[in-house]
Amino acid sequence: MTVTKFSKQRESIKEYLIHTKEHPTADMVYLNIRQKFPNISLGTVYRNLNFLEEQGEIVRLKDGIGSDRFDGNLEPHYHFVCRKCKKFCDLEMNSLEHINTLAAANFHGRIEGHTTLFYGLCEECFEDERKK
Amino acid sequence: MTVTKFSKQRESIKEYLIHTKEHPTADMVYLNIRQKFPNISLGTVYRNLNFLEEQGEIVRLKDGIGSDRFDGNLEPHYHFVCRKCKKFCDLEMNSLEHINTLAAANFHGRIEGHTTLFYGLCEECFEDERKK
DNA sequence: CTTGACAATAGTAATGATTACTATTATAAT
DNA sequence: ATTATAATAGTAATCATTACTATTGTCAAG
Repeated sequence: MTVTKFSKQRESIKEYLIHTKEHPTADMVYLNIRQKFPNISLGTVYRNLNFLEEQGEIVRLKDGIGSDRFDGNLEPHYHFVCRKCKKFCDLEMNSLEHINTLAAANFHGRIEGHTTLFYGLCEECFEDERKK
Repeated sequence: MTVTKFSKQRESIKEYLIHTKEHPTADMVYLNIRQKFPNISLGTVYRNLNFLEEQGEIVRLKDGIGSDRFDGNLEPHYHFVCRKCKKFCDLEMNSLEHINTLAAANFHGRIEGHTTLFYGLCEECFEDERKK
């Protein structure tokens, strides 16, 4: 069993993810942390994002388009991506735990969870659409 | 408006996707079609998969791990991926249309749909787990 | 049945996201 | 202070996918 040693880069990444609400990609994390650690390597960012995810300290999200996104908010919640401007944001809604039961009904293994991403038009793009 | 011309490569890809149940990746499609067209290019496979998806003749699926997968089954249905052996398969369950309404409740844009992927242990991996 | 326009292809180069590698630096226990 | 080794910076490599280009295939018109 290997010991985890402290690193200020990792602390900084964790800190950033806990406070931001922008669901950054690895590259966005890199650009942000570079303000404080101009020499940080993109590899270091990726390694730490993977590490923190394994430790359950952050969550990895898929936006279904490009890069993975990361979230320091561990409260289970759902996300939305705009099909037009690609904006990615939280949704205020209750848990959908019950759909696991629906999925398990005719399934012979074990359903442990699900990932769901909602899509459509964000408020701004929806307005733009109406104006036309 | 450009005219779509017939191509036997494209017909073969469509044919394959309609009949298989293995939710193949682009590379799996490539390997399969090569049996019939040994000179087909991987670029041709990708171009046609994108084209057929645009035409709504096939569906693109994300398994959340590696490559995209493709399905010739246009009936809306849900999928499952095993976290251990990575097997990807269909689930027999009803539509979850109602969760769009739940998501839209406190949202100010327009929810048009959702993508959901269930995960857990497939039948085989679940059995293996119990034996230990 | 030719011919000609141009869609589609094969083959290869390029891109973007991510991971792997390696020599150096930082951490923390003794 | 010394030392073992985890973590880093910087760079190379990988993987999935897209872009590019010269050649071939399709098909409508003469």
